[in-house]
Amino acid sequence: MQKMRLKNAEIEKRTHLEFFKIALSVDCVIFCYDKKQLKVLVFESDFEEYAGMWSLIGDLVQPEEDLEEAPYRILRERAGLHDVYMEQVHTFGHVDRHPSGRVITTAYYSLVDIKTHKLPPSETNLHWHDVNDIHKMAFDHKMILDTCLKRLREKVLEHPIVFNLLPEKFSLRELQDLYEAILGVDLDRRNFRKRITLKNWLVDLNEMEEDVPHRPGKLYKLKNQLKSNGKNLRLKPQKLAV
Amino acid sequence: MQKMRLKNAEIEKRTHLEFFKIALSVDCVIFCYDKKQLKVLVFESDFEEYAGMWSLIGDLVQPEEDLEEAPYRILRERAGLHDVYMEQVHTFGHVDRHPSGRVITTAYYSLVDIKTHKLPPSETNLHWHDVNDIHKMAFDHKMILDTCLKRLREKVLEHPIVFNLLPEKFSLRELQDLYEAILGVDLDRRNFRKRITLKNWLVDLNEMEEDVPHRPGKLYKLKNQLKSNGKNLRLKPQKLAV
DNA sequence: GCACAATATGTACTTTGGACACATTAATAA
DNA sequence: TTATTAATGTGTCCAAAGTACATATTGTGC
Repeated sequence: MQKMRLKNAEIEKRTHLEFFKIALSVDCVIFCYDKKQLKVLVFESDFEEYAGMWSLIGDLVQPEEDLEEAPYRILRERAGLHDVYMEQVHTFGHVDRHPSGRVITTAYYSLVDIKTHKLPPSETNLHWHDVNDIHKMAFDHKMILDTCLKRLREKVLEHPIVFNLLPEKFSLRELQDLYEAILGVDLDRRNFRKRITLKNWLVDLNEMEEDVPHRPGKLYKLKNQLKSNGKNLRLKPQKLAV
Repeated sequence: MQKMRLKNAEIEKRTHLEFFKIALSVDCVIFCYDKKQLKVLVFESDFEEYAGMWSLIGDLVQPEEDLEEAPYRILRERAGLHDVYMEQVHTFGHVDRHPSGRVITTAYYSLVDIKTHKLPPSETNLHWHDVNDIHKMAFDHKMILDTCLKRLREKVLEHPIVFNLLPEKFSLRELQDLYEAILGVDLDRRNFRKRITLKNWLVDLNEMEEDVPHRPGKLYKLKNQLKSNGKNLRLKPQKLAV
């Protein structure tokens, strides 16, 4: 037992022998909200074993690149996305998860507004896909997607992050539709409005919706001090549940 | 932009060139509860740059070892710990976080009962240290500890995991002391008992404390079906907070 | 047996969440 | 112009959970 243990001091001696042989990648679960559906950005894998299957966007972490920088670079390079909400979720490291060798991957999810963050026209293979209608994926990407979706559902209950999926101005109806799409449940309109009011997240813009085929609703925006980009924002001292 | 991107299909060609040069380690934040303090298992680093500073227990992930297996192996080998609660928290990957090269690390925390999980006498350099009295640590281990502690504090509010830090049988007073130690707050005894009763986590053993220098309290244990070892256990359909 | 210290329990108030009904507004069609 | 329609906007009642707070009880130890 003792001989198996690698002391820190021994790492240098064994550099580039058995241990420095792992590749680290980042996979990005990029959510958007469109047509009352929560969608995720995927493309058809060009990897031999998984040709034609949906794949998340990812890349290897560069040798001189901080881990947490990589997902931002990938979003820039692959999807032309800047200034997005981003959160690390989990690292997946089964020995055989990648056919090419030992590639472990750290999963991040991000939230983008499809209206202000248009995909570059050159990237024609990118595709927004309904999260409820995606079953088989390349590699272990389905598990990665499910893990990120689960984390997202937990997070939106207590933190004002869904606004990253909406335009600056939105109606309460749009906000409720979004919550329903993320959580996969129907919410009572009156209670939803009461709770949102109680959370004190929104500013009434005193403007109305336009070009809607029904009575226009009032427009709101997120309070400025609640705007976040992935840093954990604590709204109020957390209740003691125990 | 396009030329910088590494397609999945290209990974093989570049194997062992620029990318498969990273080492992956696991660092374990092992919590226990003793003398009304939340403690973490550390040892004095034998690493040159950090000699004498407190270090978390960790090791490199073996070439043929699943990532999630590594923390269990490390607990077995380094601390003689078996069957412990374990949860992955975060992966730290700053380029210069390790002096020996590109070593990224995935942090796990675990919860052990110090009474049933005794440290092996051979490991004399291991040390249980009060989490509130540990400031400088080797590498980025202080940040890792803080991140795990934050996660623990969030988790115990909704999930019955603190029982992994207690013996099989415990009094409500011990349980409250434990919550106070983890959360760093004082709790009202009457309200605490009410909420714990409401959660319906406990079984009244109809036994009393013994050998206490005051009136003995009743003993309880966790309901069998709530015993967990790191798998996420959902107690009931989560309330919709929005 | 008496003081002490910790256990055990209950009540009133407040806050939050959930079920539910009705009036109002603007677009649209008759 | 008017009636219809479909969505917005608001309020009430009740249940559940959280918080503040007081008193009786039991065993220890002097």
